[in-house]
Amino acid sequence: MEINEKRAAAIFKAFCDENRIRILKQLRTGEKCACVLLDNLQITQPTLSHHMKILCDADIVISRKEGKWIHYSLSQSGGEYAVACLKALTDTTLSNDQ
Amino acid sequence: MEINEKRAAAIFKAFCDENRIRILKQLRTGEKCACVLLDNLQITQPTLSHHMKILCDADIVISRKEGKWIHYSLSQSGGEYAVACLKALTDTTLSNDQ
DNA sequence: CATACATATAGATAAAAGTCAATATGTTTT
DNA sequence: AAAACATATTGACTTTTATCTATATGTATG
Repeated sequence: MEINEKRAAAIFKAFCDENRIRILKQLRTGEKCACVLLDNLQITQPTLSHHMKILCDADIVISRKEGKWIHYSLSQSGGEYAVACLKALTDTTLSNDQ
Repeated sequence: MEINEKRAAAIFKAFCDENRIRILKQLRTGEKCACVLLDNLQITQPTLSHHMKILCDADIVISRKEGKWIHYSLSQSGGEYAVACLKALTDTTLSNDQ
């Protein structure tokens, strides 16, 4: 697998904050409204908005607007791509192409 | 899978720097001496030392001392654990336990 | 044993990231 | 139309991170 350092770093950055991991854990059980996510975190609304932007920009999370609410869910393809990148970087069994 | 936010964030932090990804790419083809890694990067020796500490502390990389050289290699178990964490956080097919 | 070499540590600096309060934007409801 | 509500944006502040130079530590060699 071809790994672009910049792109890969941006993807993994999405996972390297404690609060974003808490957000992802909430989304594992299905789509959630921003207000629900916020209720279960110790951060302000603008901070949540900032984190959701990072997760969406990295294609880890998908947003769906419905009236004044925004519903977030895990992106299956984004998650699979992140896992594929991580596997490519850590696989010791086969010597990959650089 | 149980996910500890702090631990998971520390693991993914190991992957979210461009130069650390370049280091991992070098290690995919097998164990490398620090001096070899350094030759293929645009950073100083202390900076490489700093990155290797982060990778080793996160259990992604293993170090082996031999005389004045230190040889680094990918940790199979560390890589597998990181992949398992990432899968647990991104899997949309089954609704995991929180 | 003195010198050269490989790596680590300390300390300083600059850039990046997380956070908040204040405010803007857009949507629904009264 | 005005008020209430959900989310985004702005700007400031603080913490963390990446980087460097200088120096220390430990090992091999002449």
